[in-house]
Amino acid sequence: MAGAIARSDDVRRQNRRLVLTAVRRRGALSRTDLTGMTGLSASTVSAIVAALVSEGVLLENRDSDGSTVRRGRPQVSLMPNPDIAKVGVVNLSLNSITVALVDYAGGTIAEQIADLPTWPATGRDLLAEISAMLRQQVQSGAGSGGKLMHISMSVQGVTDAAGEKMLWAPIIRERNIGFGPALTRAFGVPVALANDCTMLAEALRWTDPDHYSGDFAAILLSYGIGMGLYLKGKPFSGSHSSAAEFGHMAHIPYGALCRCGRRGCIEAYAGDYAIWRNAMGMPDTAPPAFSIDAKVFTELAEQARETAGIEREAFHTAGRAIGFGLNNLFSLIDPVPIALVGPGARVFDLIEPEIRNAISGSAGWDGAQELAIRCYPEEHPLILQGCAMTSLLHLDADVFSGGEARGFSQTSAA
Amino acid sequence: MAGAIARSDDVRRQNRRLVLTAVRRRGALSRTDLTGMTGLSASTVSAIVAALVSEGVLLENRDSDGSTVRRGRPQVSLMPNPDIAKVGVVNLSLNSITVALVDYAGGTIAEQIADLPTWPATGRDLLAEISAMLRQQVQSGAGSGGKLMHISMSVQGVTDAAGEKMLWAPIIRERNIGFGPALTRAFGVPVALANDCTMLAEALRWTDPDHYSGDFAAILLSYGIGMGLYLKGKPFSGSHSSAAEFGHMAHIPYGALCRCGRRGCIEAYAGDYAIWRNAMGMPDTAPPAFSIDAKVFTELAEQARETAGIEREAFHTAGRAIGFGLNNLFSLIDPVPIALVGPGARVFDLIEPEIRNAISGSAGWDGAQELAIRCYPEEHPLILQGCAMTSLLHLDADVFSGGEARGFSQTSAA
DNA sequence: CCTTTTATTTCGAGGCTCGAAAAAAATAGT
DNA sequence: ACTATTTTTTTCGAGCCTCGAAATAAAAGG
Repeated sequence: MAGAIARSDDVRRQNRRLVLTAVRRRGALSRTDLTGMTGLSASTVSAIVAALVSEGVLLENRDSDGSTVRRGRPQVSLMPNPDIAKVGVVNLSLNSITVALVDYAGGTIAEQIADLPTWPATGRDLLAEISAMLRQQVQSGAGSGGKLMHISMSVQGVTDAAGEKMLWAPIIRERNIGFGPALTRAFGVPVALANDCTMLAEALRWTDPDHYSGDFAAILLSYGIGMGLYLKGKPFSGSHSSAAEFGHMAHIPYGALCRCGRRGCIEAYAGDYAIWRNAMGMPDTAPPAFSIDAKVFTELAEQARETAGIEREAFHTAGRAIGFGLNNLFSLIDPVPIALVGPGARVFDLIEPEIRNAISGSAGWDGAQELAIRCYPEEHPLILQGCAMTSLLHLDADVFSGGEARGFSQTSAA
Repeated sequence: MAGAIARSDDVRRQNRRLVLTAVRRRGALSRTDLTGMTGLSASTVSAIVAALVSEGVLLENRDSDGSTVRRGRPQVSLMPNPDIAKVGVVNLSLNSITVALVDYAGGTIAEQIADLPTWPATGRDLLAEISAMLRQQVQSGAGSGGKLMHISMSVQGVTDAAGEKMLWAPIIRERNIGFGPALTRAFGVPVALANDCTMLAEALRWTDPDHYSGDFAAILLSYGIGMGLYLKGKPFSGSHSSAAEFGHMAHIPYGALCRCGRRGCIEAYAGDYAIWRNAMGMPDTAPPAFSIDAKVFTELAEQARETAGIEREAFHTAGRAIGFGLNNLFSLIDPVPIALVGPGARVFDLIEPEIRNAISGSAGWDGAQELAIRCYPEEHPLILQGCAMTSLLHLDADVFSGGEARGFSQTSAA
């Protein structure tokens, strides 16, 4: 409740942030564009841009493309200086580590994937691998200039609210792995650790801000079932863990056995292993298979599309579980745009009817609200993009806006 | 994404807000106290307080109580000036309207309850009654000085996100009643309409900020089952409706008949009518009774406490439904402090075991987190207090802090 | 080469916070 | 009674920041 006091330089910080955000979003902008876009006066924009350019954060592009055959003094377009900083991007998913290096302008300098079995690995193993990959990319010197200033890492698992530790993940035996502090020690830069679905949401908001703004959810239907939630334009996380464990809401009390050990979770009906288990006619208390081959899954879907049968029924069961989950979600938030991402999005035709069926009648109290569901089959590029944007926006908002992020908004609570 | 630009006077606004909030929370404070409490410099506090006093928002109390037998210039204590403004408080629940008038210092000037059957009433009827009551209180002239400047109204029903309309309520047949705009027209002041559970949460946060800060939920177990949710220190509402319809999450797919017309809702197992229905041995598809007499409910509870039997079982069923609902809530947010309010809190002993049983094992991923549940049998005073605080804090933060609330925090989204 | 047009910078004016110094208002001591 | 001491509050100048108006810069048109 103490709240943050405001000082003169907070004003400057906020307005610098505005300018930086605008330039990142819309690319080449002149000072005049910025004046109109931010609402700041021309003199203020001039002062702020002058500072940013002299600090090397923004770059002036004097000889703009000839398209401007207008009278008068030509505009000087501004853009983020790619060489002022670099950010590291790390994604950890089932049996796969991806590491990339991105410059301040958003360009990918290097990207590398390593396959290794995650389940038997220790946190130390993974950290060694990640550090080696990233260090090599940093030292290769490509995209020279610009120190590494931030790392965003996403994991297929539950992280703590502080963005430091991975509390639990279905892909590895070890728990409570402190990726954040370890990478900070290794590279001497701040690290943001988050659930991969949060990064999905971040990427969607970046690529389609018209559709995904304010409140929306990205649901990853893949090895597990996760959700990234944006509320009031901000990524949502619980008070202790990254939470938003959509896949582990209770669908059927004391129902099917889930990989998490509990019973009746949505994932125990809609996860790939659950669909496979049902399609094979196994009892839903059969221990979950560790991993379902992509080809097997695709064949299952084709079978389900061709003939009515146990396979099709398995997909319907999955759809129903997801639908009821959305129903519960909407009981708390409201219908919001939903993005389905990953392999599950490729079988949307098989699950959509039951999803809509389960939702019908629950869509809020003010009547007709059509539920917007969009599908994105490829989760990987989105996750990486989300990580990159997380880091870059952090640099924009909390570093290059000036000093430590004292933030303009009131602190939430004591 | 446009974001709000910051100007010099935003700094002033924010710091005035800080001062006002501190004085409201801690009562008699001197300028020196404020200096320490807000972190502002003595000179700034002096300037801000001088302005607030000259505007009549704060009152100086020169002759403080003799307890201060200290050396040096005595402190002058400051407090909200009760006569600078008044706020109206309205609560609409089943067959009952409460209207109160509160001064700027938080003192109740008048309070009145009207009993009338709400189900057959129209929105127009209710508005007429409310307006008459409030108008009479305003005109009675008690607590003279200070115009009516804001009205907070809470309803036992679903409201829209804008705080204007009541979309649906179990207590009245009519839908989409625009209480907000109607009262604004009648009294010429802004009106905030909200779900009563949100007001519960607001009141709890006010009375026990140490326990209820950041994230927490207040669940009203009464005629229906509602929830008021605070996330990151701010009241949460959906994007369209007030949402947080805890009672209408799906507990058992296609299960018991709920008053809302759907099936399997938590309320259909844990609402008073549901408990009664189960205790009577009626099928759970029997149409919900409109209203359960408080005495009947109490006797049911006593019976359940005395002997094992169908009554006790009914309460256990209710506990299980609530537990699973909390479970789902925690899947999304995390375990947070929970307040149980209303008649249901009086039978907490009967439902607690099943609640805890349903929750066990779901409490997050980082192990032992004891779930804090506190009970508050009386919902009514809390609701009214929540309304009053909502209005008063609005005046503090958005009116007396200076000009229109341009707000310091970044706007959330486009 | 001068005029028009458009973009950017420069230059007070006015707000705000802050630290230091001054003023105010009480008690303690002689 | 009068001065010294202590604590609170106000006053004042310095240093930021934004803004509007005027000045300057840099192009195309005639």
